[in-house]
Amino acid sequence: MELASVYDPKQVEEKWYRIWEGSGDFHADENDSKEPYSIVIPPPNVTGNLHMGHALNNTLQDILIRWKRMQGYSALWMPGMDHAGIATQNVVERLLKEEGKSKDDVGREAFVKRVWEWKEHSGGQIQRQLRRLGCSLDWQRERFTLDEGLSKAVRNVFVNLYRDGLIYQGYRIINWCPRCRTALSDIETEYQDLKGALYHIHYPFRDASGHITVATTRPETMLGDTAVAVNPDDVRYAHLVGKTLILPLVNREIPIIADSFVAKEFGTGMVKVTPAHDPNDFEIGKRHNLPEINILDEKGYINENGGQYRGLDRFEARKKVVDDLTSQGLLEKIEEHNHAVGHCYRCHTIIEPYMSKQWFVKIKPLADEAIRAVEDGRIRFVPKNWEKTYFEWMRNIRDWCISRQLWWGHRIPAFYCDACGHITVELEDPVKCDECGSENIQQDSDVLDTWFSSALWPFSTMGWPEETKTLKKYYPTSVLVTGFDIIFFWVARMIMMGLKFMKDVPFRDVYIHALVRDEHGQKMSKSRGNVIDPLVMMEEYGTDAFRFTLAIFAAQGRDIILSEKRIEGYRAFCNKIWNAVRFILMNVGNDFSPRELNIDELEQFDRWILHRLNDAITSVNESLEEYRFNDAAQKIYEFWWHEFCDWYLEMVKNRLYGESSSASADTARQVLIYVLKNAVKLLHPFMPFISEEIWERVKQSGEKRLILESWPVPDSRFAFEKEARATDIFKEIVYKIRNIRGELNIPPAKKANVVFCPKAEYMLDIVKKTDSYIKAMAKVENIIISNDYHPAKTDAAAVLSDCEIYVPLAGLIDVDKEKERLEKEIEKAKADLARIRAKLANKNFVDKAPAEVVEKEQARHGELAAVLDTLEERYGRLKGM
RNA sequence: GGGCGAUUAGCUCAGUCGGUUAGAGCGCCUGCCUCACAUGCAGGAGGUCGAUGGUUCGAGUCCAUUAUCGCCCACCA
Repeated sequence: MELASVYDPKQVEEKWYRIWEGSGDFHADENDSKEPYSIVIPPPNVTGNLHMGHALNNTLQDILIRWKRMQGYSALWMPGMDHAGIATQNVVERLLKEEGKSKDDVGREAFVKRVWEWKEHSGGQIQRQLRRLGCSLDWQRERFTLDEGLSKAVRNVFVNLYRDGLIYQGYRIINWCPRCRTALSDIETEYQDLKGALYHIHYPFRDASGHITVATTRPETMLGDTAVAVNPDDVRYAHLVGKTLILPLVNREIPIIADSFVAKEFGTGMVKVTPAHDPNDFEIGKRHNLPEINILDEKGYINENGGQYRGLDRFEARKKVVDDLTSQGLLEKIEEHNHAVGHCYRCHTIIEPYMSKQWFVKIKPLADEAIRAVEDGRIRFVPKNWEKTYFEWMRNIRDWCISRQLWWGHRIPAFYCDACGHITVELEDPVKCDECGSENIQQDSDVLDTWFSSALWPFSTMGWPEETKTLKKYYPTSVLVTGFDIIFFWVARMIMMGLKFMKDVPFRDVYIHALVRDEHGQKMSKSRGNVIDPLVMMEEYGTDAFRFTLAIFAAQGRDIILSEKRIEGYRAFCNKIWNAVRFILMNVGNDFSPRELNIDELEQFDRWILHRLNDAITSVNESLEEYRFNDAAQKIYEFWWHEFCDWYLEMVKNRLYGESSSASADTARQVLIYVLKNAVKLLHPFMPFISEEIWERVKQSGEKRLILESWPVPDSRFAFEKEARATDIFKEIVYKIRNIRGELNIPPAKKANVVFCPKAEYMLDIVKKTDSYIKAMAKVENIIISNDYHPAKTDAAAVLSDCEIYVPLAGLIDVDKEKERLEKEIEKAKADLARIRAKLANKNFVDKAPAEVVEKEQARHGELAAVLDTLEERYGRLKGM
């Protein structure tokens, strides 16, 4: 039973996690009869390391799961990882590079094998880190987006969408990363404002009658120009439409056309049109039947269509084009120009709009249903304002480019026939063409966007397309907990896919929490020097303190700047709890046996703390129901420290240190243990380790591990309003006396005498009943209760409604200090009184405010006036001294 | 160009349905190693809630305007 006086997390955390996991405490059983509660983890990348964002995200989920598990739900938290196509491929490519090889050197098959090897050995560190964080994930069910079952789900979804005409192949402009050499979807392109230039270039007329001027930010693309466009309403240029220009450097004849896309105000009002390298120009080209000339290869070098520039990198080409134009006198000017430039979200290379054949999901029909699901409340966003963001995107959504020119991922299950060109898409790999029967068929070499498989996560992890018991019991999941940064990438797509394939939403609630920017975070952390590594924090302060800090921070807006000081503060909280337990165990003794509490045996302070415990339970439940993690954590902190420790443990010392075999002491021990056990339960979802360790020491035989124990329920027998109010007055009395002691610098060793002049029966009652506690807690020697007392000038005084308190301090009192103290109190009382008077003098207030509010103010006025009178009387006596 | 958010104590942040005296942690000041805890105890200082106007008996809270900062989205070359 001996406990160290300082709590050491290292000794308990690893131990308990091992026990929980080893005992199957995290496992949810689809065969049980309990109500389901389920969450799927946002699968971290297999390349990932636990950063602050993960820590927050998973702490919150663990709090919910542990809470619901204790409430008796069949609580499933599904673990797993994402294969993270581009990110992972990049990691292994980098490794190869260190060996002086490229992926093309080793070939596709060997490369993919290599990635799997990497995954087995170096990947998935985050699983260990999630264990370190205490996450009660059902590891037996762990999934990986590329494992067999999930691949089957992906195949099934692809085939069905294809058959429904919702997946198609198209030749169009997409976002191309020349470094990753793959297409990206629109949302995988991150725009950054860059300082660029607007180049004004002369394009001469064929008939040598002069030139026009176009403005462009990417001069090298002129190699692919096939027209120049003006706005049809632009009177300046109307007469030029239809004329022919000679494209400089290339000497191609191109027409001047009119298209309403062109903005008259911008640049010169004339736009060079490059259909193969700009999405807008592509559209213009379609409208005017312009040729599409692709001038780049997949690495971003100029191709054979670029004539003399062939083989140059796109940026070298830009330089050379500009130089050549300059030397030919065709460059009018270069203006500074800031514009948003797309970058690859994985390698941050500048994206090139690029023509290519890709696979797309026709998204509108899926999006419409997904919009409805949120509109009609089948899915609820918390906080609600995120719904607006969701709608905004969904209503303007464009088809989703799902093919990637990568090797790591789900291979697209489309087979091309060499003979007839037909595409065969089947659930199983076909051996011959559907159309002509030819056996010369080749599978598409591309893989699917990583987010395609994560879109299926809520049901693919549960065994879909099989009709499993797991699906039946746990789908739809109860809540999705995530950051707002992946609402488009992931949340929206899960909703669409869930509705399409499960005919039901994937989750009821979407809780969007604050965002902690990660290691790349130039945006926030690094530049401000605020990078905090969660693993270092757990090592330094313990996981429980760290988790508690995250929970209490969870209310704030978008960015979290975690202060280490704060974590340190909650480590102190752990220690406080630990020592409270030490105190209780020391005093309860080894032969203690708990029993039912009997209402009649409960004394005032017992009733008070039990009443407060009821409040705490109710409040924590209400807060968690609404995902107000910070309020719940705050309440727990308050209750433990400022109610249980600060007051109840102190109150109870009189009884424990007195006649230890008395009935009163026995009751105190029973209440201590009762409250402790419930308070530890409340703590568990937030601080799983220390709470389990404490529980181990207070639980009875027959009681389970805390993680599996029952969640506290408020006990209606403990609704002790009257005792709670009386205790508040008691606390105020103690506080007033301590205030006198503190302000007048009366040393703790110096015990004082106190005289009470209670002006009402209830007050007399309280003072009488609690006098021994007042003595102990305010360090008072003797208490005199008398209404005939005539205070001496050298008495310090405190006044509360219906009671005056005097502390005779002959010889000790510092008159100036006491005057100062009284002045302060008088000033405050006066200010309050003035405010209330003004209110009550306002006829409108008295007439219109609810009677209840008015009465309150009137009562308060009466009390304050009496208090002020007494204070001023005291002050007047002192004045002469 | 649209949309969203923030602005409250020295610092980092809470503040629900508008209702007595606006809270916490850290930091600061004073006094305490009191037999659970100095990672502690007791007491204290510190805020005209970004600005202006409005609604209301009453505004940190609701509305409008505005300033500063931040984020997301967007095809003006």
